[in-house]
Formats: sequence, C-alpha cells, structure tokens
Amino acid sequence: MHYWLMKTEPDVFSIDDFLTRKDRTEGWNGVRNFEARNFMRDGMRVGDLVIIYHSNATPPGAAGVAEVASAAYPDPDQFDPASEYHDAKSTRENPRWLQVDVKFVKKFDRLVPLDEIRAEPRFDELVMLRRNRLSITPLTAAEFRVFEELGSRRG
DNA sequence: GCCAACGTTGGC
DNA sequence: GCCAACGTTGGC
Repeated sequence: MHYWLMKTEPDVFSIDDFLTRKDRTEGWNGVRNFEARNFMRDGMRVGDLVIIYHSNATPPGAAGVAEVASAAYPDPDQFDPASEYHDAKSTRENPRWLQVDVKFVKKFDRLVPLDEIRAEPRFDELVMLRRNRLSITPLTAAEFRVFEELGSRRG
C-alpha cells in the first residue's frame, strides 16, 4: 500500500465533483509531467490512498481522500488534436502520457489549508512542499494519517 | 551536452 | 495579474 497526494484545480475538478461521476470515479487526465506520469506508471497500485489537494483555490489545501481505481493507461486526450492536452509527439503505439482512475473515498470535515500544512512539524519532509509545482507526489503512511487527523478535527 | 528561451504551475 | 520556480525545448 502506497499513499499519494494529487493536486487539482477545483474550478476544473473538485472533491465534490466526484459525486457527479459514474461510480464516483474520475479518469485523472491531463498530467503532462514526466515525473508525475512515472509515479502513476511505476508506483500506483489499485487501492492506494490519495489525498486530494485543491490548488489555485482560496484557500488552497487538502480537501479529502480518494483511492486509485485502475492501473495506468494511456490518456486519450493526447491523441485528440482538438484537446488542450493534445501531444503531437505521442502515438497510440507509443503513448507518452498516462492516467489512472481515481475513486472518491471521503471529503474531509474541513479543508486543511496550505498555511497549516506548512506549519505542521510532521510535514517537514512532505514532498509536496519541497517540490514546487509537481502535481503528483508520494506520502508516507504517517503523513497520510496526519492529513486525516487534521481533516477530521471538529469545529 | 550546454544553456538560453520559453511555457506552466500555483501562491499571493 | 504578477512573478518565482523549474521543467522542457531547441539551437549550437
């Protein structure tokens, strides 16, 4: 079992949007960074747990939990010339970009804001804080539990 | 292989 | 909207 943090802009896809999808599952398309792709391809397994993080939001922060629901497979948008995610260098024989399916588990009782993530000593080694802009990062089991603790704090 | 230009991310 | 960080591209 591995743990991950995946960023999403809530204006595009938020934790609440899982509830509008079939099986509360979303294909995590649009990842266009090789390191993030490699995490999906080489690291993720069905059942891994994922913190869903809202970026470009007010405030930004951790919004809930999801789980990996498929192995990595080619992101279809890369083959679509009309898509903003189209990649002319990608072929169906040798696709560059992958996605996984991600299934809703729960929304936190409250958003855990970035300020609080930064201030938390148990997040001193958090890869998301150390690696600017990387949209998929690994978590330790301990870090995952801290997110759950902070997200379930009452009022 | 170097590195400057360019594009994107994402907090503010 | 600004801009720092930093990954990618392409000329050489």
